Amino acid sequence: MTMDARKFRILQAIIDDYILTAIPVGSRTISKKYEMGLSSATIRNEMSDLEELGYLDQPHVSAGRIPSAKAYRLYVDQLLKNGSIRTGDAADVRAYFTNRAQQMEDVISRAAQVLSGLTHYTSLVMSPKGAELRIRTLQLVPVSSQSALLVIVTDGGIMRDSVIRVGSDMDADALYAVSRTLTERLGGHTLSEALALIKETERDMRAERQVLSGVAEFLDAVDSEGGKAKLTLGGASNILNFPEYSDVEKAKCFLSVLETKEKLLKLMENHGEMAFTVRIGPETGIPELEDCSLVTATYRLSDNTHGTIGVIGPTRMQYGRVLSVLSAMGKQLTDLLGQDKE
Amino acid sequence: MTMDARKFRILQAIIDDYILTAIPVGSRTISKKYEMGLSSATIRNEMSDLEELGYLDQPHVSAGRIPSAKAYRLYVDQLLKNGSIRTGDAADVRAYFTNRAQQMEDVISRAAQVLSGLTHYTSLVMSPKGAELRIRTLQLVPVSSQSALLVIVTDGGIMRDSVIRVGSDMDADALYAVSRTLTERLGGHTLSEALALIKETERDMRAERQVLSGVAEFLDAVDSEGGKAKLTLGGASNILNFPEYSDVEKAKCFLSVLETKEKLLKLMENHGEMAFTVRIGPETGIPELEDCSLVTATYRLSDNTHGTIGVIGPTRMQYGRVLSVLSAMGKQLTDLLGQDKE
DNA sequence: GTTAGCACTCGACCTTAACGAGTGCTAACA
DNA sequence: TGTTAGCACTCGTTAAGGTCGAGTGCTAAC
Repeated sequence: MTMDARKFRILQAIIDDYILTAIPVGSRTISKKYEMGLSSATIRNEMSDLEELGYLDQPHVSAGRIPSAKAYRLYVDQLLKNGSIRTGDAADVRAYFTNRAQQMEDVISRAAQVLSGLTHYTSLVMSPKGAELRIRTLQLVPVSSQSALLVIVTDGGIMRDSVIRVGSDMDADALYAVSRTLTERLGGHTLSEALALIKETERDMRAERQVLSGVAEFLDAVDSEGGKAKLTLGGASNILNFPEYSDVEKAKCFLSVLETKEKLLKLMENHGEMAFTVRIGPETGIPELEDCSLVTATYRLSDNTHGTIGVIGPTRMQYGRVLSVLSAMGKQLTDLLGQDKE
Repeated sequence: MTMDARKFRILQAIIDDYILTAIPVGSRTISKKYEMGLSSATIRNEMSDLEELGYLDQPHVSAGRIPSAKAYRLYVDQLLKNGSIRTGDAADVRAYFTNRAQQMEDVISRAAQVLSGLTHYTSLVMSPKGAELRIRTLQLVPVSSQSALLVIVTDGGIMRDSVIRVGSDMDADALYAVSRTLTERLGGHTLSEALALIKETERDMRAERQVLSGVAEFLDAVDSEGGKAKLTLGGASNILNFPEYSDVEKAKCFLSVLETKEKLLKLMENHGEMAFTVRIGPETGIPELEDCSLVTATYRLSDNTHGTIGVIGPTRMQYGRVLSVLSAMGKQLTDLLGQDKE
């Protein structure tokens, strides 16, 4: 037995219906609602075949069928292959960004809001990995006699900052001089590269040793943290709108995964070369999310700097719509934050 | 009929028990568990009186009593009057801050985590109101030929930043010169005051008009936003651990109030002159939170700059513990972020 | 003023029964 | 050979009835 065109059409109808209603789909529903020109008995036979092929599950014998992860996979692959991603959401997305925020952080949190608002799922927006960012300017701003604020401007205007200790004999002018030198030497390099460069620089500038080691310490911290890509969530409580999470225990489980962001970060960092990555149920690799799907896309700051955006919700997800919104949002963020935004 | 010492003792026992168990408290429970030396019948009579006085509610006739908002109010007032706030939590709080983060933002999000972790409720940490912060240093960092990053270091190391447009003829040195002048003129003033001062400055420095108006624009934005005190949440999903929120609808309601932070911000800004503010049920003024209590405390950056921390949970809250943890956390934050931290 | 006793209330929980959506199978049909 | 009508069967859902027990209010005795 093999998957033919009719089986696929029926499977698609079942998935569409289940995504819409969250109710196991029976043969009669398909026969009547989706005008197949086939009786429920025929559908029943096909459904039985589809179950044997692993595309459908049956919660219990007297209920309809629900799509398996394998079915969603097929469905999504089809969606991606056809390139049938609508573009109508682009306008919606743009509309929400009217009052153009200027700070990276604002743009990111706004993006998370818009994503969750448009999709009704939980959204995830990840800033680019710190270690990959290229330094544009580096400046030390005096804070007190003993300390200075290290400001690093990078691609896309993202800013990393930290208070570091400086020798007490550094006034504003001295700090500025160091800043100029450092910008000259480190500009254009990634934070990781800068860490290596600064060691060399340390030899030339004995007087400013303490400052340099402060900067080095910070770069090291950023580097070892794997870049501390920051993850912003939106609409976490949206999950409660779905009947599959009317059980409080399940909801709690989902939300606690969101709160410890590490696992999610790892998942999102593994975004492949594709425009989209769709992880369905067990494909997430996180047991607590085996009934969830995660769809991610990227936005670009420069050639080799990118961030990731995503949407997480039940496997029964409106993949088409989500892909379309993510696509629009990715473009929008690239526009707003990308290198040539001037 | 009036409230006497014995009634109060019984009421206290009822509240303690209900806070612990969330189960309506019966007369027998009090008589046996709390060694009053009184029979259940006597307790029953007293409880009937307490109900008439408005301190107790009865979900239905054959259930025990639960404390009313009025009862919690009495209970909390007693707690505050006695000054019986334990200090044992100070050590716990400090322990969680071992790896001292240096950025304000990190400290704040860590504080939210610690608060929700120690109390098992949802925590709120509000940064100080922007408009009240005093400028320490102000510096422009070049970002591109057309724009610069405005960095403002304020009390407690908080930093406000924004990208502003500058004339194309400003190189790094020119920006630095402007920065020095601005720091000289605006340093020590609040952001609100600075807005007025910069208008005057604008006359003296015609050449740098564009930069100044950029700075002014930013200050204006901060000012008109009411300072955009930022609210950080911790442990939002903790609420699902409480039986009163095992109903998903209620939980959804609670979480959506948290997500639109405005109402909460307003509430937290209204923190009075007291060390603590406790708002019980309807006292919050937010209908969705009529079964919740909000306890807030402050921390200080300088004499007239403070932020607010708080905990929100069911009215059936462990007020004693929460007050103690908040007290410890307030001190800790004042230590970490306060003016004289060097 | 306190307490034992008792009738009463009412939600929680269990059992049972009816219902119906949906299935698998068989036999008839084109 | 594929399709379909028919039918017995399954099993979760819902409603109804019944028991249980925690808790109350009241009364009368101490």
